[in-house]
Amino acid sequence: MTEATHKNKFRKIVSRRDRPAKPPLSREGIIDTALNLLSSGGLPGLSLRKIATALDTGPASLYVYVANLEDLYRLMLDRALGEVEIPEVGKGIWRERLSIILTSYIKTLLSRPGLGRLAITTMASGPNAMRLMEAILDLLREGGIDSPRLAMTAMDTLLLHFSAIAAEKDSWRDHGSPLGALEQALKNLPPEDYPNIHSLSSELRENEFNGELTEEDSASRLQLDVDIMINGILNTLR
Amino acid sequence: MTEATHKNKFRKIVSRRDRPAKPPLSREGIIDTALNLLSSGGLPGLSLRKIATALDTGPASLYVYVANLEDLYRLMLDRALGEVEIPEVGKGIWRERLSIILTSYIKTLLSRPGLGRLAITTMASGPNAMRLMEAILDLLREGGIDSPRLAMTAMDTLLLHFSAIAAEKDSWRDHGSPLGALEQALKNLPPEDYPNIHSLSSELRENEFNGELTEEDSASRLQLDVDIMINGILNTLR
DNA sequence: GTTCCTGACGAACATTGTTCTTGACGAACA
DNA sequence: TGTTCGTCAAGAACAATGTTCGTCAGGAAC
Repeated sequence: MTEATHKNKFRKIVSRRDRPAKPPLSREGIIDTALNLLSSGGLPGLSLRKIATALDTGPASLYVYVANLEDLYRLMLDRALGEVEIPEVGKGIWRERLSIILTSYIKTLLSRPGLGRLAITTMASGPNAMRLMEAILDLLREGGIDSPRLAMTAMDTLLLHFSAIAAEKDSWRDHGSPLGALEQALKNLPPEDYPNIHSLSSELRENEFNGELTEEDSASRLQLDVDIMINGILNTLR
Repeated sequence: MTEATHKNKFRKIVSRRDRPAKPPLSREGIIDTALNLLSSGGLPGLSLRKIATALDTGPASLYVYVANLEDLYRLMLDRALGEVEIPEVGKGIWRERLSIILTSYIKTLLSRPGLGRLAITTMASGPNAMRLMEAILDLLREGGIDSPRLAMTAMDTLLLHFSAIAAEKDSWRDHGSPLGALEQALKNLPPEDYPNIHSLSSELRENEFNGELTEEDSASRLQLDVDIMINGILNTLR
């Protein structure tokens, strides 16, 4: 028995004693711990090696269950999309049902840092993403968008837009609020060449806008975005 | 004179003979070559070290003019935004002017691969970005969005949305068309659980949709997106 | 009881961004 | 003219990344 063998057996026993609940390895387990790491550290805190370390193994072991880092991204996103609330068909007004889906969609993307950026860069093609698309297409048809081609356009626009909002807020989490950078930029620039931005900036400073937005502000802004998109689609495509 | 000194002098002379037109080093030059690399290789083909190699120097030398890779990203984005066409004030209908700006904005982002993703992840705060925001705010005010707060919301929504479209097309450039992945996903999934997607997919296959979109298809789709957004904003915020 | 295949993993490789330190060159000054 | 000094270029190094290769144990199948 070589020394390496000995070391290996010893390691295995120790690790299993440390974490007896952990399954040896599985695709689901990898996705789970990856999402956990995403919750705690965001997208910059996520890497194949950290996932492997959290699973008490090496990076190469993951490639049995996952083709790629991007493949893993897709799986993570689709897994997360399973949390999106989809009202049952025919219950209530179609527009409110669509609003519920979209609100739940963006809230899901915002539930973990980095998910928004994931939704923008990788496109989900798993079963949960399909169910989401299917539901939206159905509601749009019910809302009067008869042409399937236009319905697809509308659905694409909707999902893209709210993914983008989530991705933008993700950026804010990493690089700080945009207002701060905007103020900074305004200070270093000729102030009177940009009257609209300037007045807007000072008007924002006069109000209670010192720093963060309140919860209800954020909610009403979200509802505003939902209304903008649905109204735009209805008034243009129908 | 040591050998190292000799080697250095020799190297410098050779490099200057090879590329006599290149300035020694400058922030503008760095941005230029970075944008050139972006044009040829996209965002994955861009790295500090490749930029340095293209400038015939080492990676450390760039840090004199650029604080960060992200700083460089911001500079690149703002430089690119200088190409956005902004019609002069008071000329023609405001809505058409806004449409021109938005169309030019997305065309600029699409002119080089990777710019779309840049526009989503980093927020531009340079002079060109400010000029763009200023123009949009002005047009929205002219269009009847009186409250500066709502105007900011609308501007943010507009820029975000078209950045997202560009970012999505960037993704397509890297990972192939979305329809292909969608077809693939449909094949591996229960076909009758998703009637809308299925009928849409087959309807798309029946038409001339075998692969790429034509130029005019893409243009009309873009115009559709512009109309959706402006209509949505007008019908919701005004 | 032997064979073979799958899954785990150590090691290594090619890149990446960033920092440290040294060194040269030119301007300013004595 | 000779010295000093500050700025910029650049080599080397570091930590961390994704991915691949070869090996090897362990169990299933014959």
